[in-house]
Amino acid sequence: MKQRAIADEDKQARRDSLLAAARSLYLEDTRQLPAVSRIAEAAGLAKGTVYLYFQTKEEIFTALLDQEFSALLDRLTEHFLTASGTPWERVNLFLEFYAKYLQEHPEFLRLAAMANSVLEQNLAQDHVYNFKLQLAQRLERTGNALESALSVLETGSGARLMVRTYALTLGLWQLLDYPDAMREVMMRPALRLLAPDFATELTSALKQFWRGVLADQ
Amino acid sequence: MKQRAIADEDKQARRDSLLAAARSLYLEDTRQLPAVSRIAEAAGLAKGTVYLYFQTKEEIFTALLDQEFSALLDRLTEHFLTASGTPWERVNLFLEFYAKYLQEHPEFLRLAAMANSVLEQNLAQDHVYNFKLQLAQRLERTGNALESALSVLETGSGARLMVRTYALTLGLWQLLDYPDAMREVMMRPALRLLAPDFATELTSALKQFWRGVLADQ
Amino acid sequence: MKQRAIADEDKQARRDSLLAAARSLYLEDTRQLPAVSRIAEAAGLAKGTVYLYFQTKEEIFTALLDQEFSALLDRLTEHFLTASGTPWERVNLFLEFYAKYLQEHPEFLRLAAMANSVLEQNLAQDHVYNFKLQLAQRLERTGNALESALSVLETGSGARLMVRTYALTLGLWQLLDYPDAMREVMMRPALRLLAPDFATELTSALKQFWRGVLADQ
Amino acid sequence: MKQRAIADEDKQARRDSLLAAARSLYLEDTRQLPAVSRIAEAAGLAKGTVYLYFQTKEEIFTALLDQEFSALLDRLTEHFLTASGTPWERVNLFLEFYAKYLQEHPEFLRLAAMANSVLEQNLAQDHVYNFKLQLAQRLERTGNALESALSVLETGSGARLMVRTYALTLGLWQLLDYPDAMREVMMRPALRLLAPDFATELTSALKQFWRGVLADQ
DNA sequence: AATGAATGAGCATTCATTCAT
DNA sequence: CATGAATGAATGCTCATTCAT
Repeated sequence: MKQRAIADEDKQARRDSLLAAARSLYLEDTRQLPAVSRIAEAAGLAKGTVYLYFQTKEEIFTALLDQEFSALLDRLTEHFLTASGTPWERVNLFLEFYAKYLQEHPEFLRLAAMANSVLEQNLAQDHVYNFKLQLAQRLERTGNALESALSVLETGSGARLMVRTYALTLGLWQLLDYPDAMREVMMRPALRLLAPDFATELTSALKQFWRGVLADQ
Repeated sequence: MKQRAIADEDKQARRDSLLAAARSLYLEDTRQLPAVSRIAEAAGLAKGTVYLYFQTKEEIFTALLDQEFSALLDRLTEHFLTASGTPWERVNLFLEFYAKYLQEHPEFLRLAAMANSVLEQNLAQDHVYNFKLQLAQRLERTGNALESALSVLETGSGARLMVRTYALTLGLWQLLDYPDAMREVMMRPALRLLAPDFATELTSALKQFWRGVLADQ
Repeated sequence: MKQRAIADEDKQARRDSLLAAARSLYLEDTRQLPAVSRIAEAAGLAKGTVYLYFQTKEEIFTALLDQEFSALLDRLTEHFLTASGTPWERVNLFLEFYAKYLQEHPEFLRLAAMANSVLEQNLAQDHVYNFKLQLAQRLERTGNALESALSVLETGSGARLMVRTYALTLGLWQLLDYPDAMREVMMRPALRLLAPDFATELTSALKQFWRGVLADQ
Repeated sequence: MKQRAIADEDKQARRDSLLAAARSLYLEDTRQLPAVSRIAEAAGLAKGTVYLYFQTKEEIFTALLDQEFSALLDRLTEHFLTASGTPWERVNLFLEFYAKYLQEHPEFLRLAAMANSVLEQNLAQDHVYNFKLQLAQRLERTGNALESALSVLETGSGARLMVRTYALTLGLWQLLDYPDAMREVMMRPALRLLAPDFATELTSALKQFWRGVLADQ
């Protein structure tokens, strides 16, 4: 890396390396946001430098969330553009694609699960607004693609279905996830209900939901 | 209140007054758990006394969550015992009852939403196990009642449906809830997708889900 | 010292030892207030303990100033009670006593000189009010004693004369004082005007002022 | 302003614009020196550029003080050159002129009051020496003019009288000044002693002092 | 049982100054 | 000359928990 990031692309690279460091440290221990000093250190920069790229520590993590949501929703939008078959077949393809994405990006939900706590903390209203605006716009776009893909949905309902699909995903994750250190305890038979295989459970739940959605139309 | 709680019932009263204080303070500002000193003060006790009744601050809040889940699930179980009509009618009655409960207990979801952050923090494995065990058992019980009530469900699937129903509820809440201070910002049309009326949205989503569930059988 | 200060007198002792530590560290280097951690350490206490006795760091130093002003003004009040001779003789005795006090308490002005910067910083209005109220009341008391001692002053003018006397003292100190490290530089003849012997200069200036005061009556 | 200040006069212009920015920002809030970045920004320059014109931040403010003292003392010197009447009449004219100057330049004392804290901080000995030297020389010059004007003063006592006059002024200012936010509190009757009208109090005090001075001769 | 005094780890943020460009 | 990216020292305060009384 250059000593000083002067060109815009170099600045973006610096910013990205901070985000990468933050992500990696957070995933090491999701119980709390890593200290800014550790993020800086991991990125090979000084603590003060972090504040040249982000206003507050929390902004780092909303930027991270933004990346995550963007990546997922863009992929889903692309996916919808190439869908074919009967509506139910297309839904199945979508859910498979979605589940596969989550499986291949196991960090997605671990990061997404922090959204609520972060968004309530130390962030200017405007910043939260912008974050939510981005998310809403991406959901609308993906929702539109979904409507086109399925053709049987009411106009305007696509985005709402995306919200509900994601809500079910997030809720299940929060209920079923547990720290690594609890693995042994969670294996006890009495907790079977709260520790099934997440991917299986998610797919099954989403299929039920979407069956209901299609039945609705 | 007595000076010293010697009898078991006096102890329980002390414990309850601490829980009530903690609940009330937390609901004043859900951005973070209130300080132990404030809880003690609100309960009219000394700081050290709190630790005679709870091992850590987090235990206070898991106890609170326990109360909440217990109250909700017991009510649902009761409800199922008196259900009648076709399965779909019974589901509708259940969802109405459920939505009404949440509306009449607006603190439920605000408290429930902290479960994840609290359960990951500063609690002995055993304690978490016991908390989850309680929850699982209550869900099983309610799930069984649900199975009886609907009669069309596969044996053993009731509890899982309760989990999914609650997951969808929790996920929607997390996505759609926002601090009071953000109210104005959330009203802007561009955020309409992320700020619908929660009760309406929840009911609609759950109906879709349950339509799918019944179609599955 | 006891391990825990439970009795009021033990608490007062703790408080005093913190004040003593703060005073001593400040006098070591008057360029800035010492860090709270250093004060605690010097007093043999933990950092957090400081905050059991003072709300903010600045409060420590207003308490110190309070002690200083109290000591000086009480001594002056006492002094006035025993004055005798013609008014001008009594003024001379007073000024000698005052100058001697300042000479014997070389830390007084070094501490007093920080008043302004401290009072503007991080203190609740109420706290500043109370500090100023104390000071005003002590000045009134001393002013009254002064009026009695001189007998030629207009009623009510004593306190104002104390204020002006102290103002001249403080102003001279600020103009003429310099850090130890500057001693050599300050000896250069070109700076003679700004580096006379402080006590001599002060006495001379105050005599002029008081000659004018008596001439006024 | 030119892009680059190459000619000396352009450099001086840059320097002056920095001083103007610093003055204006400091007067906005006298509780602390403004940040260098803000000064640079207000002057329309980059942060680093500041350090081409001043070695340290404190130098900016000593330069400002230099300007202030220079302006005041030059005006006083001029004034003395045109004095007429009896000595006491001339003193009265001088004090009126002085008080009027301070009233018309309300920023003077707010700036002057920072001298002590700034001069103790982060400045090379040489720099402090030069600053004090300037001040001493100006005081001597003004003192000489004063001696000529009054004709009854001992040779060499003029500058000392200027020092004492300024000391009384500064001391009173420090005792009686308070931040705007304290205005309401300072109006309470119990603080009347510490919050009289400054100009009135100053004039009265200086008249007493100068009456003593003339009586001395 | 109850108290509350004592502890001390933990951390975001600011900002004067430097120096590569 | 001018810029502005990078640095990193410096610190007040909170608060869960302990334990002497």
